[in-house]
Amino acid sequence: MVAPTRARQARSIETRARLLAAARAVIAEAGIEGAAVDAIAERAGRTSGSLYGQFGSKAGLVVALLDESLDVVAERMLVDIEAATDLDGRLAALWRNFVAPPPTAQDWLRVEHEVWLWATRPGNDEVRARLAERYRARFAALGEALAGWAAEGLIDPAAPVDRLAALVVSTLLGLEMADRLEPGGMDEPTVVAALAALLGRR
Amino acid sequence: MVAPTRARQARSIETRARLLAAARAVIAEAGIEGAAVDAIAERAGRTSGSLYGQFGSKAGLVVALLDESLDVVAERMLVDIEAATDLDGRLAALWRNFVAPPPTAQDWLRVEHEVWLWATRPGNDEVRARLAERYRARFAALGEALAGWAAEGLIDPAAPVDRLAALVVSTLLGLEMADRLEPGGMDEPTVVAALAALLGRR
DNA sequence: GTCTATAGATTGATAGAC
DNA sequence: GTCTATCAATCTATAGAC
Repeated sequence: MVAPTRARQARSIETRARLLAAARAVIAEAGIEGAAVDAIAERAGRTSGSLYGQFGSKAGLVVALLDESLDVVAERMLVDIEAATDLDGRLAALWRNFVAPPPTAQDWLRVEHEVWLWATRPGNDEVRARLAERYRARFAALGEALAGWAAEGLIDPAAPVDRLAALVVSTLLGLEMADRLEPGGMDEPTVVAALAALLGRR
Repeated sequence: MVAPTRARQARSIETRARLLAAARAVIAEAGIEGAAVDAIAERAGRTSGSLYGQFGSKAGLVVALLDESLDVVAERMLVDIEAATDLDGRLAALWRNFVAPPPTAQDWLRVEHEVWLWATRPGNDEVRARLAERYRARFAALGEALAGWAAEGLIDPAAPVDRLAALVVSTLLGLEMADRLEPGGMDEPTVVAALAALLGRR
C-alpha cells in the first residue's frame, strides 16, 4: 500500500512545521531555557512524544529552528534590499521589516537573538561552530549585495564587504534590543542614518 | 552589645557581595533561566537560604545584579573614554575593555546582554521599565561625554547626542555577540572604524 | 542572617501501545 | 510517527532551628 504511507508522510511533515512554528512563538516569549517542551508541543496541537520523534531532543529542535530561521531572515533581508530603489529606502525597509511590526509578531529576529546568545554559551561549542559557519555564508551573500551598492556608487565602504555585512547584522540586532527595551525609542531616521554612516554613504 | 551586631552586618554585606559575584559568573555561563539558585549559592560559599534572605527571590537577585552591572559598565566606559587622547584611542579602549579579554572573564557585558534579553520578555514589564529608566540615565551621561567630543571638534554627530549614545551602546552589544560567535572575527580596526563612522568622524 | 531539610511543582526524556 | 503514561532529576521557594 502506498496511499497510507503518503498520508503518514504528509502528516509528519505538517507536524514538523507546526512544532517549529510553535517553538518559535514560545521561545520568543519565554526564551530557550524557559520554553518547556510540553508547552511547545501543546501549542502545536501535538504531544511531547512527537517532538522527540521528530527532533530527538530539545536541543535538536532548537538547532532545526536555527537553520530555518537563519534562511528566512537572510532571504527577507535580500528581498528588502533589492526591492527599494535608493539607499535610504533600502535601509529603512531592512529596519522596518524586522523590528517595527509587533502586531503580526515578527518573532524571527528575536528568536535569532535568543539562539545566538544560547549558542555562544560555554558547552554549546558544536552549535556555535554550526551557527558561525552558517553566518559566514549569510554574510558572504549579503556582502555581495553590498558590493553591488558600491558598484552603483551608492556607498563607499571602509571595510571589506563581507565584514561590513557582519557589522550591519550585528548592529541591527543591537538596535532591535534598544527598540524593544523602549518601544519607539529608536526612530527610523536615526537608524537609517546610522546604517548609512556605517556603510560609508557617498 | 554592639560589636556582634557589627560583625553580623559585615558578614551580611560580604554575603551580598559574594552572591552577586557568583550570580554574575553562573549567569554568564548558563544564562538566567539556566542559573540555578543552588548553583549560585554554592559558588558563593553560602546556601540558597541566604540568597532568599538577601534578595527575596531569584528575580530580586537578578534585578540587583542588573543595577550593579549597569553602574560598573557605565563607569568603565566613561573612564576609558576620558583616558585616551585621540578619537581612535578612545574607541579602541571602549571595545578592548569589554570584549577582548576572556581569560580574566569580563563577564559584565555578557551579563548585561542576558539581562537585557530577559527584561524585554513579555511579563517582565516592571523590570523592563526599570532597565529602560536606568539606561536613559546612562545614555544621558555618555551623551554628555560625546557632546564634549563634538565641542573638541573630534566628531560631527548627525543625531542628538543622547540618542547617539544609545546607538553606540547597542552597536557594542551587537558587536560583542559577533565576536563571541567567532572569536577574533571582529578585529579592532574594523570596530573602531565603524564606531567612528557612527559618530561622524571629522 | 544563615543554615538544614523539605515541600511542591516542573522539567527533559523514555517505554510501550497503536 | 504519534500518543499515553510515567520516571527521575531538577527547580524555586518555604519552615523552623540557631
